[in-house]
Amino acid sequence: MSQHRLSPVEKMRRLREFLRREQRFPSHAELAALYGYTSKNAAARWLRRLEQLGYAVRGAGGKWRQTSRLLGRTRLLGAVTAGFPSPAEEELVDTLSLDEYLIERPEATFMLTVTGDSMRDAGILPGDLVLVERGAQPHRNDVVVAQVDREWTLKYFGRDRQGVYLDPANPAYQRIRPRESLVMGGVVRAVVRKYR
Amino acid sequence: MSQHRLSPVEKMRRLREFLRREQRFPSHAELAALYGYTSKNAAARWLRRLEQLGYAVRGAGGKWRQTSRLLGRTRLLGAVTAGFPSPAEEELVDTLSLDEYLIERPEATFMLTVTGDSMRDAGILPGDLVLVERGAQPHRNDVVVAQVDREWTLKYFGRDRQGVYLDPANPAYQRIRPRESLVMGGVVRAVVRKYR
DNA sequence: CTTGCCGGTGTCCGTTCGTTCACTTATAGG
DNA sequence: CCTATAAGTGAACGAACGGACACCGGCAAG
Repeated sequence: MSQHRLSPVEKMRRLREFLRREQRFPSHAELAALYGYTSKNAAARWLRRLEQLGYAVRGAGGKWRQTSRLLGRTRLLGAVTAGFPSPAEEELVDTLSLDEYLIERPEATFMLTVTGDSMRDAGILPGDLVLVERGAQPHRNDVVVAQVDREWTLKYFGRDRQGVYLDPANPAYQRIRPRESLVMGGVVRAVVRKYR
Repeated sequence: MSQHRLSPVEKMRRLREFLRREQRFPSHAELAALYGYTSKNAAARWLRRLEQLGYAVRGAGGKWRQTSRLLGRTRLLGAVTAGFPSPAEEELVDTLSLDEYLIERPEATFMLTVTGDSMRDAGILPGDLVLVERGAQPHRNDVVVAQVDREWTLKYFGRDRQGVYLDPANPAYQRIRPRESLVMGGVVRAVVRKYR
């Protein structure tokens, strides 16, 4: 029987395509079909290679699972000044999942839509989304979501001898020193803005 | 035999936990174990319910796949002013995958790190990440990545009788009118900033 | 009280799964 | 050219899988 060889790059491309389409790992048989193999064994060997290379791991029950290097939706590049990669390079670049990158504690993280421009100079504009982690201890200059006088706002967090204060990032607003108790909603871990 | 009932909320919680941990859909047997059932059939019935409710769909080969309502890593909330939900509400709120939300064409999307402050007033700061879609047609006031005089920059895109121009979002910089050809890297679809 | 339905149990069956083994073919190095 | 190694073939195996079936308990409506 004649054999069939695919370049590693092409194999990765087809696997990524499958993962994006089906959002699950292919079975041995499916992977074989994907690569044009007639034997499941060849697919199984390729999986073991992927494991060695850190592109796949085994979860509970010994089932395969992709790593974010493989599944991530975007290719990670350097600075703008570096320019763009050639098509040949592209396939080899690692990918990244924004979810995994931005969210460390999914069970405690919420998304809020920003209203108001009090954090304008910090690059947080009305309509932006902020990822807020609840229950985290805020540090100086963290952006926090806090309730002051029954209203929720975004501010820089600070603390000095007189106690806690909240700073806006916009000269049109002033520092706030909460008189009574300060209700802390959480710490802003990331800002996301989508155009269009 | 005594029967076993779990609230729908608890079922969803356990399923989400499994998905986060294993990044795949449980088999009927695994789902039964997760819910304390002794029969696979009860699990299969629950899956059909999930399908009706739009939390799961079937992919190629009839295999189950989660929707982003189920898998997404963050809970989606309203404006900051709306406050925070009570723990009871939280379990019922839809979740969102940032990857799916931000990236429409994964195969054409790249991530770049921003250097320079020429887009400061647009809330794009040094160190931010921008998601760039290659090959898209830019419209007026889109933020684009372009090569001017051998250097890559982020600018607002514009066009008038004299041709194409690029505007910064910072009074310290000036409008650029490319003399020769303009190399367009892509259109910025989203901005992401991670703290810490 | 009776009836119907929903949601669980228990069992079964044909298919697919992952894994292993012996064998064969392609490729690169000496 | 010969040889070692990597990679694909083909067949076999038990285990797990999805799906189907009959059955039954709890509960609410009539």
